[in-house]
Order: sequence, then structure tokens, then C-alpha cells
Amino acid sequence: MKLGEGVEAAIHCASTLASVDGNSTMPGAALAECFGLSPSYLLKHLNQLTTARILESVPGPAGGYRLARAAERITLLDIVLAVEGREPAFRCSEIRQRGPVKIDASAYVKPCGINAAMLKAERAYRAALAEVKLSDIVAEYAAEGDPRAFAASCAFVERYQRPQKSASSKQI
Amino acid sequence: MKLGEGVEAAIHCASTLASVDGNSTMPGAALAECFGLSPSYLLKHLNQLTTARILESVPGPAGGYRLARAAERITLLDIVLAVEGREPAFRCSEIRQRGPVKIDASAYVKPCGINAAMLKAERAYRAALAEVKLSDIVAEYAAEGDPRAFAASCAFVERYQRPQKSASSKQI
DNA sequence: GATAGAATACTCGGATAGTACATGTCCGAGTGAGGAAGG
DNA sequence: CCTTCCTCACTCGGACATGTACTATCCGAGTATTCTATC
Repeated sequence: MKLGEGVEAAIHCASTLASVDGNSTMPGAALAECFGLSPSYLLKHLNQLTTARILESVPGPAGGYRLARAAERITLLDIVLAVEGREPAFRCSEIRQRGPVKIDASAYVKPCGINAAMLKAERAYRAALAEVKLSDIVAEYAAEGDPRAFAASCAFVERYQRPQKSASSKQI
Repeated sequence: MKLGEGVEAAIHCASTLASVDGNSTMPGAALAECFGLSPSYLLKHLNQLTTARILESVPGPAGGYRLARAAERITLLDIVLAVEGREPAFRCSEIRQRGPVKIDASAYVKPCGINAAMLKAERAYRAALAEVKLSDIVAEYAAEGDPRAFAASCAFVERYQRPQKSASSKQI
């Protein structure tokens, strides 16, 4: 029951990318510098987000990352699942039938109640994450966060974002 | 986001211990054999439950483990926290203030919205686990589970449980 | 025969190796930009 | 002056070490039982 450190980085980067204009991109190195992270390692997580179709990557000079779809259509659950994997945290290994008492397999057709309870709790967890959109995070930050910190973030984005030539043509 | 394998073992053992009579005990070796687990390793998890005041351990011959309180007063959350630790799964390391843009610390007095959203989801997870009592698991198993498997479990408990002499006097 | 003592066997508990996963780092493939040469 | 080609620098992507935490195991501390010797 411990989430990797990369989840925090992934969400922060996605929030930052939500502030870039149109389909401009932002290099991974800039994101790493923004949060004081190792550039080489952050790319690993950004790549996971790209594989999950949450981000898009543009190679070459003036390349970088951008959101693959609108921030209103990205939830925290999407990001968490992309980084941590889609498997449930609790995996029932059916130890109830590993004992020495041999019983026909037909006695275990029903899933065990413990597994059901654990999975139900995990569904509640995921449902709570699915309710939070990336746009909510950004809006809450702009409204509730400290104005100085917000201004600094905007300045950082302004400084490092790179507009794309074939921007309008690559709209999906 | 991955729970250790010991959680499953701990819950199954606790459910089994909920079926022992009065304050009889059951040795850890018997529980390990019941689920085909390594006896030496299972003791580690049982010890965690004992430290968390969920189980009681009785040393010496005819010793073993028993529930420290009624099964109605033990929830799945108690067991999960005892095994996995009480720390939240998501730990905010405040990477937002690690960047090169130096801002006064007063700008970060408010907890970051990402952390708040993650913790809220975890509260939902824990609340769902707290609603499930150990007695519910046992009752559901007795009512919905396969009668053959249930009978085999009862026979196993009957065979290995050890009544305690000073049983009634040690009632809390 | 009853009792006190010591040896014993069984239990849990903590300290000790092995392994899988997450973390952190490095180098290579690919691409667009920029500049130089030619028309 | 414009076009074309080449070189280059910058980007992401995957392959390679390292650290940590989970898993697994073994040996030691403690206690009720049990046997024996004595009263």
C-alpha cells in the first residue's frame, strides 16, 4: 500500500502541461527543472503517460510533450493507472485452496468474500480519483493557490513552451 | 499501488481465528499449514497483528494466537493498516517548491490541491474497508460459501485449536 | 502416595540472507532546424 | 535573391546499474507440561 514517487511527478507535470497554449509543447527537461527532478528519470514516467494516450510527444528540436486531449477529459485516475499499472492493488492468490485439505475445485467457483470486499474498497478509491479532472486541479490552483506561486508557474510555462508550426493541422 | 501478499494471509488467518471457541488458541504453524504458507514467514505478519492489538499470543505448549477482541469489533481496515502501515499511500514530497524559481515559503502554507485530492480518495478507500467487519466476512462465508469448504474449515479449526486452562479468568 | 524440582518440548519473537521491484543513469535512434553552397 | 542539400543540435525512447522493500528462513528466549526423585 504505497504509491511510487513518480505519481506525484506525473500529476504535477500533467497539470503544468495543461497550462501551455494550444498545442505548443514543453520539453521534458524543462519539466524536470521546474520540479527539481532528474531529467532522465522523469522521461520514464512521461513515457508511461504517452503510452497511455494521456500525453503526446513531439520529437526533434522545438519538440516536447503536450496533453493528448483537453484537461477536462483527463482524470487523476487516468494518470495514476498509467503510472502504477491497471492491476488492482489487492491480488487474491486463492490461498484458501492451497491447504492440505483437498476439496473439489467446484467448491471454489464463487470468488472469496475477502477478495470481493477488498476490490469493492478499491473501486471506491478509483471512483474518487475519477471524479477529479485535471482541469479541476488547475482551476483550484489558480483560484485558491498563492498568487505569487501561480504567477511563477505561468512565467515558467511561458518561458519554456515551444509553439508548433503544423499546430492546427495536427488537431485530432 | 500494490499491496503485499501478507495482507491476504493476515485476513484469512484472522477469519479463521474468529471461528475458534471462546479463548482457545491456534498455533501459527497450524494456520500456515491451513493455507500452504511458510510457517516462519507467516509469524511475521501475525506478529504485526499482535503488535496492533488485533491478536493475542500465548507462549508455551498449547499456546498460539487468538483474537484480542470480538470479531464484530475488528474491521478489514484494522488488519490492512496493521500489516501495511498506517502511512497514507500517497506521500506529497512537495516537489512544487523544489524548482529553481525561489519563492518565499509563505506561498506554500496551503497544502497542495493534488495532495488533498489523493488523500480524499484514500479516505474513501479506508472508509470502505472500515465498513467491513471480520464477523461479516465469517458470516458471509458460512452463508454463501460452499458447504463442503466451510465444513472443512470448521474441521480444521476443531482439530488444531487448543483450549486454555485459565480461559475464563483471562476474559477482558 | 503426594510434592517439589528439574529437564523437556513446544510456542512465539527478533535477527539474518535472498529476491523482486522501483529508482536512477546512460547512450542511441530519429527529427526538424539552421546554415552553406549552388543556381 | 531563392532554392536545395547537408550538417547539426535537440528531442524522445529504450537498455543498463543501483537502492530499497518485500519475501523467505533460521536460531534464540520463554513457558507450561511432564517426568523423576525425594519426603
